[in-house]
Formats: sequence, C-alpha cells, structure tokens
Amino acid sequence: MAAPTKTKADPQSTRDRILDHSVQLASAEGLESLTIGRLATDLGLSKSGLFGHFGSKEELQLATIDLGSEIFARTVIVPALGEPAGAPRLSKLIYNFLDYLEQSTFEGGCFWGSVSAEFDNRPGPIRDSIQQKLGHWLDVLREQAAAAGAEDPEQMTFELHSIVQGANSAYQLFGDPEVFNRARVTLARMLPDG
Amino acid sequence: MAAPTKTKADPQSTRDRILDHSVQLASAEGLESLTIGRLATDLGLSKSGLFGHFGSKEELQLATIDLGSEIFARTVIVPALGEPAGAPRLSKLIYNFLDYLEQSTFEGGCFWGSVSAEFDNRPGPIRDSIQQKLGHWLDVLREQAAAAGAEDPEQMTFELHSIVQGANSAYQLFGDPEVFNRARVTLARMLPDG
DNA sequence: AATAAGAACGAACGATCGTTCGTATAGCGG
DNA sequence: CCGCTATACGAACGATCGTTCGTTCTTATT
Repeated sequence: MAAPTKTKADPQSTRDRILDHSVQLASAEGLESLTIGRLATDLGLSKSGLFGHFGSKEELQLATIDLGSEIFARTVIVPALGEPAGAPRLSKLIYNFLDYLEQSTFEGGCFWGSVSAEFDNRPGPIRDSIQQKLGHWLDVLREQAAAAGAEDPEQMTFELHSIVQGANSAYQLFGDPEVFNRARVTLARMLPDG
Repeated sequence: MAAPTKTKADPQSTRDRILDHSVQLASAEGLESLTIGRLATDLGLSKSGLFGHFGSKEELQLATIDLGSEIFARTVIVPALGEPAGAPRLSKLIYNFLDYLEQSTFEGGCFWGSVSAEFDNRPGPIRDSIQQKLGHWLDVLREQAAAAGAEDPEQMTFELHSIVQGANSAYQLFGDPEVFNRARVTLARMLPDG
C-alpha cells in the first residue's frame, strides 16, 4: 500500500495547502484581505470546507502568522546557526535577511513588513502574536550583537533592522533592486566585522 | 451678513471634515478599512450624503492621500525651508520628520508608513499616487544631501529615510518612545554636520 | 460488517460593503 | 419671486463578508 490513500496520507494536508497560499496572499495584500471566499475559490474548495479547518477567521490569521514566522526562521535564522556566535553569526543573520528579501521568498516582500504595519494599531491577539514573534527575531539579533562586543547592542539591533526593512519597503514601492546593494554598503559599515 | 449661512460659508466644509477624519483613520488602520458606512456613522452623516462628495471610494482614498501628503509637507518640509540649503536644511528636514512622529501628528504614526506598505503590491491609481508623493519627499531629501556635499546623495537618502521609518515602525509596534532618541543618535552620526 | 470520526459540501443567515436613485431642503442669482 | 445648483437624505440594489447548519462521502477502528 505505497500509494497514498487520498486523504490521510496526503503529502500535504489540505490545511497546509491553505496556509501556503494564505501566507503568500497575506504578504502581498495583508492579513485583512485574506477572505475566506477568495481563498476557497483560489484553491477549489467550498467556503464552509475551508472554514472548518480553522473555526474562525482570526484562527486562520493566527495560523498564517505562525507559518510566516516559521518560514522566516527557517530561511533566515536557522542557516546562520552554523556560524560561531558573535560577529560572524550576526553578519550571517543580516545577510540572510537581505537574501531572503532579494529572492522574494514571499510575493509581497518581507512578511513582517507587510503584516506588522497593518496591525500596529489594532490591539488584540493578532497584534500580540506579531509583537511576540517579531520581537523574538530582534532578541536573536541583539544577543549576537552583544556577543560580537557591540558597545550598545540595542542600538545596533535598531540600526540593522531599520536598514534591512528600509531596503524592503523601498524595493516594494519603487521596484529598484539596487536598494539591496545600497543596504549592503550601509550594513558593511555598521557590522563589527565590516 | 457676517454670520455663516450654515452651508456655503462654513468655516470648514463637510468635505474637509470628512477628510480630516479619514486621514486619521487611514493612518491608524489603513486605506482599505476606510469604509463609507463607518465614516458616515462617525461623522453623523448618511452613507449616500458622504458618498456624494467623492463619487467613488477610490476618489475618497485618493483625496485622503492628498491631504495626508499635504499635512506631511506642511509639518515636515515647509518649516525646513527657512534653513539655508545643504547641510542645515537637510538636518532640519530629518529632525522635523522625527518630531512629527514623536508628536503623533497622525494617530497611526507616519502616514507614509501606514499607507505605503498597504499598497506596495497593488497596481493602480492609489499606488501611483503614493509612489509619486512619497517619491517627492525622497527627491527633496536627495537634493539637500547633494547640496550638503554628500559623496553619494542617493545612498544618504536611503539611510536617513530608513532610520526614521525604522523608528516609526518600532514605536508603533512596541510603543517604546526611546526609539526616537536611538534614531537621533544614528542620524547625528550620518548627517554631514553631525 | 457495524460504527465512529473526519473532510468536504451546498444552502442559507444577517451584516456590511460600494453604489444608485429619487426626493426634499436650502441658498444664490436672475 | 422663480428657478438653479448644491447638499443631504432614506431606501434599496447586488455582491461579498464571516459564520452556521445539516448532509454526504470516505477512511479508520472495532
């Protein structure tokens, strides 16, 4: 019985297919334009069938944030853990971040860039989740800045993150890929190992 | 006949009242959550009455961008024109920008920060307008960077704008006003006159 | 073979969306 | 005083929103 039995042993569950599409859509058009009807149409499902996998729209949005965050971690953070702590790992983290933008891992650029501006000012579980997960990324950055001997790790974290996000939004709005190289110039000046 | 005649000679026209509210709402929750019904309820108007002032939702959104852009220019750009071109004016522009954020001119922080991330990836007149008006701000910045003798004005523009926007989004999401001082530290290092 | 569990469906709900229409009211120019 | 224009209104439109419900079908367990 090697052949998949159609439902249970699917290589990718329906829920995963939904979230894969959902995370791309959210990065491109925001978490609010994730409508159940549109997702269902795009994936050839019924609204009620899709809905049943989550139970509410908010659950769908939270699950989407979870996946977006996981993809970010897998693409940017994990591959940097092979580097020694401190300056080398810090550099790798930042340049991975830039690569992830440049390679358009998400249709709409940085997942955080799209989603955090949207829920900045709307208290609730969604904002809380974004705060916590994006905060974790900043924690990782700050730890490595500290290990690299930065005199003010918090300051350095702010600067590095701002430059990368600046490159993202400039690229998204104006479409000039040259901003990534501009960001590299600035980052090389900021990072402890040049 | 000095007394206002209730409709024509209003100190503030209904249209202006709508847009004043609309621009605040857009900065806080985005241009898409500007619903006609909600605006009408908030302002004590009927949906159709409010609608008549614009003719379509897109016109309302474009008018909102116009006003947001105008307020930005009035708050950040104009007061810097008193400074001599070059380094002094460049500094004034940037620090005005920071002040405008810190004083919460808009409920949702920087108008551009809220609105540009939202329409990054949606071609159409709204994105075009944001591109053009935000582009004008970057032009102003680049001109002054050039006049200040920066060796790469485009690079400097990118860096300055990224840091200020980074402060905005960090403040919006995490609420710590200390980021503005962090931004000042970085900007002082970047600006030609320290 | 009987049963329980899960996935997906279609139909329908009340609410809200943007928009259209016809109408009433007001102020202004002739 | 009459008509014009602008302002605002209420009612209604079709579409879509998130959500609920009951049903069918498949798969897994007993």
